[in-house]
Amino acid sequence: MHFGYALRRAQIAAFDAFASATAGHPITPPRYTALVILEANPGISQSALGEVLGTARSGAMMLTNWLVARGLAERRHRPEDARAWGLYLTRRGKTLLGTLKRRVLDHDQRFGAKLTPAERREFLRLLGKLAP
Amino acid sequence: MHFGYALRRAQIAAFDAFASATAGHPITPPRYTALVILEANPGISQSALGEVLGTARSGAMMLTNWLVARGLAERRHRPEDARAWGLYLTRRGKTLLGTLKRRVLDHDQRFGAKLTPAERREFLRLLGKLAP
DNA sequence: GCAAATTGTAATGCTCTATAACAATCCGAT
DNA sequence: ATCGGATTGTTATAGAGCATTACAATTTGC
Repeated sequence: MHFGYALRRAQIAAFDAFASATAGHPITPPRYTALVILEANPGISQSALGEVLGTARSGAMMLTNWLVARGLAERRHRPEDARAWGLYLTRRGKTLLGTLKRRVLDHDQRFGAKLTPAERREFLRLLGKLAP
Repeated sequence: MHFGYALRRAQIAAFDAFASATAGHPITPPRYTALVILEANPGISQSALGEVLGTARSGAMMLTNWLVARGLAERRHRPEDARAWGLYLTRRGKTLLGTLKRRVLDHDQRFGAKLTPAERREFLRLLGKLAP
């Protein structure tokens, strides 16, 4: 049995859990991750966001456009650097993220409930060794 | 820590191993999987191939077109059903798959070498519980 | 003060995939 | 035996996602 294959199967199952958690909202994993990053790093620039997400600047811009168009995030001028925007979650974005986080965490725990608590700890430890 | 997140990170690392193994060949995971399926199921139809791959019929056809254009697979008429083709690996396809399987398996084992043999067994067992 | 680097933006193209429509063929109920 | 429905392959089309490139505005370093 290949690790790559087994991992892919497990990730597909985990993605299904994510899709169930975000049903009704057009939220994809990158968009969800962007919301989490904006919450944890208020005022982050688009370039920095793209770097964290592992995508190009243009991709970060399209992602930001999407969030801004739906009123989930906003761009604010930064006094110390007129080139870069500072990105912030709006109240609506914070509210949506709060809801989604609860639902995603809930589905994630349900997904992990196929393992015993000891197995969960061990599994996460082994994942940490594989992808440091 | 979310399972989905940790799994995604590990799968990215495993994908890197796959990319190293197939460097120099324009082989993607779906194409590799298609070759494996064709080897194990000679004469399979395009629809069945698409179903196993979890993609639509049109996707299976473009995938098959790609394999046929490179001489890795061929379509043969089936006497019992004039609608469907039977798909087969060519000699060249079998040779390439043999080479790739060795290299992919080698890189997969190197990827798994970050764990001890006991950890490997345990990890695959837990993956099996998560994605039955 | 000026060259180089950084940031955001826009335009373009590529890849992958899904969807819908169509013809040919097979299947099953009558 | 026949006719309606299902299946298969095919084509065309569209859309999402992403990278690449080029450009203007701005900052930074020498």
